[in-house]
Amino acid sequence: MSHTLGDPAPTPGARQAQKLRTRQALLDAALRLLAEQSLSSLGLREVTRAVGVAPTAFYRHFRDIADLGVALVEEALGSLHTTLVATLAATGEGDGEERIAAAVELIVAYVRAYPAHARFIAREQHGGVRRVREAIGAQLALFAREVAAQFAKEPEAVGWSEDDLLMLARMYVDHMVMTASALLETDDAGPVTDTARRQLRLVSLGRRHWLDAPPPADR
Amino acid sequence: MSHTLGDPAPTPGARQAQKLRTRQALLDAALRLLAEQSLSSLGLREVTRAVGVAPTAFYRHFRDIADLGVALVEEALGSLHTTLVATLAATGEGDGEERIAAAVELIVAYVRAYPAHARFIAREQHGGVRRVREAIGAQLALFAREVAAQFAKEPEAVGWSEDDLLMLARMYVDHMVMTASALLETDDAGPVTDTARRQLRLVSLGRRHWLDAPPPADR
DNA sequence: AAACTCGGAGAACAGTTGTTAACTGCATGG
DNA sequence: CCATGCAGTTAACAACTGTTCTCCGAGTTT
Repeated sequence: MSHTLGDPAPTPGARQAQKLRTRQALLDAALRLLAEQSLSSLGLREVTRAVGVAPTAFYRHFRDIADLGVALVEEALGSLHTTLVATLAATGEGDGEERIAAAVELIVAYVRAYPAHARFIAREQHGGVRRVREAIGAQLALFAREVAAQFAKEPEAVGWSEDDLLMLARMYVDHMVMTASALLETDDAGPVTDTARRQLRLVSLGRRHWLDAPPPADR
Repeated sequence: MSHTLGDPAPTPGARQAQKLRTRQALLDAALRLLAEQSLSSLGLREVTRAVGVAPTAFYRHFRDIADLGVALVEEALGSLHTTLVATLAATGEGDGEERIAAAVELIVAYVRAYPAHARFIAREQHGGVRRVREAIGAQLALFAREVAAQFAKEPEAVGWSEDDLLMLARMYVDHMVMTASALLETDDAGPVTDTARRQLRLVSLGRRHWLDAPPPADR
């Protein structure tokens, strides 16, 4: 306790560390409170009370509740982002059943590991706080672009327009969020994952036959 | 006016008519206020103030805000339900491009006609008020069952299990809600409807080739 | 060792909230 | 035609909200 060596943050010190700790405590408390309400009804005092700090301390970390919400979006989708990219690369080139299983397992594992984060994203994606909605929308759009970029590298993508690839990717991303929400509402994950897999199979099947018939006259 | 027989509302009542008028005013005001917040942050006094009625008058119509929310679900999805059934029957047996166009047009028209209702459903589907979430979930499940029942009547459905038909129907219903939400966030409906059509085309394509290959080992 | 930063506390503010109780007046049913 | 029912009002309640201003004390810098 008394030695001065081996601080993870060299110069900045113990001061900033404590600030980050309370900031994280605020985020955690907010996330916990959001299990049973929406962000737009979450009170600043409610959060600080749960942490055990004075209401005014909130302003040292966030301008308002919407600001805290945006931070939560980054926390929730940041971790998912890395694992998503990893899974994408790991199952790369793989097209069929194994990739579907991996995709569904990714989202099942995420919901099981971070249910509060998953609930927050599903809830606030269409929620009442504009800035948070936009932050989530931007992140999911980024996800879709990355999935589309991965698809573009695969042999199945020859003949596909960039726009169609993005459309396909958005389908996967949106389905991911839907599945997460469905998982949160049930206590038996079995049927939900089963349905999710079959739906992905359906889309994958449509993907394989996308170029069979010409586009419908216009375009 | 004077006979005592079988009226669903026995008393014709100018009295009850006025009650329904204020009840509707409460629903309308709530829906308007929900454009920029979630139901869980909507205040009882806020609603009554917007209508121009005393706060306590609220209790004559609803037990609490959640109760009003459930009523809004019925109002929003009741009207959609009838037009959905009508469209389903009208485009019955039709499978391809024309049905896709009709489905997308249905949801575009609905969002344009009742944007506040559409926003409410999209927002509260995963929102912070349990009872409302459940009401929406039940309604959408009903929609899915009806779509599945229609599919079952069509020649393309031979060889499909009931479960797979429901899975397909849920895909369409969920996509409907997603499209509605996307339409609400943009001011140029063009690209959104275009993407929605292509996504439906993809699913429809997958549907046509569903029975090409056998299910993946299990089942 | 003194000067300075700055995360947090404390108190006070004007408003707001949901809910209760008792009341009023009018349409209704006997 | 009178008595009842009941939609809506008024008043009051304790509790809560976001935000401001002032202050403290410990970490940091010089």
